[in-house]
Amino acid sequence: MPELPEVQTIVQDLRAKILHQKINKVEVRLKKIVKGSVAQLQNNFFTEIERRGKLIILHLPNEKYLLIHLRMTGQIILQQKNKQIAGGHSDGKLGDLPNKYTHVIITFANGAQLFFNDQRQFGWWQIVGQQELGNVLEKFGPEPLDNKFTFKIFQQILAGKKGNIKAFLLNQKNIAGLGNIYVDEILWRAKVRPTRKMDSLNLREVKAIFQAIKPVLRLAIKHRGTTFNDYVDADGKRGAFLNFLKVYGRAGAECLRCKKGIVKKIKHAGRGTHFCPKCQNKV
DNA sequence: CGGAGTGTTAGTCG
DNA sequence: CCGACTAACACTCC
Repeated sequence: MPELPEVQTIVQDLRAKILHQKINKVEVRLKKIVKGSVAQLQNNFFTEIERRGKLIILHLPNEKYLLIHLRMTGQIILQQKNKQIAGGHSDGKLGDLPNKYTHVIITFANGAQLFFNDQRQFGWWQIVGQQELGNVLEKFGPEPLDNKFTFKIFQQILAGKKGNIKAFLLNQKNIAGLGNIYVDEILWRAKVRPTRKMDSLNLREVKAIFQAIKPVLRLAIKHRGTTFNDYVDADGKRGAFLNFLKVYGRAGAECLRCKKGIVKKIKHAGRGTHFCPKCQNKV
């Protein structure tokens, strides 16, 4: 369930641990995960690691890039000297690696191993060149945490759109990196109901949505993501990560803001959608 | 057993 | 072209 904050956390951890480390071996245990081949990782190394939306981009020398998308259930777990770092979706039990969901393993010369696990096998790896990277990246909307993502830009992207606000925020072409959980959180914070049509939003509401995006994401990154927990050293803090979610997963519970509404869960924009019927305005 | 689930894309229909 | 919706991907959990 990695969204922007989770992927950001993984990228930061990987950057600190595997940059410039020589790769001894790549083992692809499930072929369909890899588009094309990743053979050229062998004896190679990563020069930089970054994130675009929910996509992880690992730079190789010679303008080649390893792209990794975790989709729904992908995990990246780095093991070295009996410690687990980096992360991905996890239910809290990692156990021994590799396991039956381990589809790719990178072994570094220093003995560290990077495991790519994916229960549902929707995630993927691909090595691309400069031009193909450009093609992939240009499909993404602006990075919400970028300083260039201003209210003015937000208004421009939003202009003329007629769908509902939740679908808009989920669409990676509009803004990169938001997923189901954070969209619900953002709209709760903005007091806007996820079912609202874009053209029904007044200026105050548009502003409130914009102003909710960065704080929600920043807070989540500070907590190292909310949807998985034990991706730091093995004794990670289990459960604490969920405590800061305001609406997601709280169906049937009292709204934490108005204390009057009962959080409702509906299916909307094809996704489970949570909101407070009392304080998230329907029009 | 049925249904839902975090992401994304492709396809259909209006 | 846009938007709304569904299916598909594979598996676990409730």
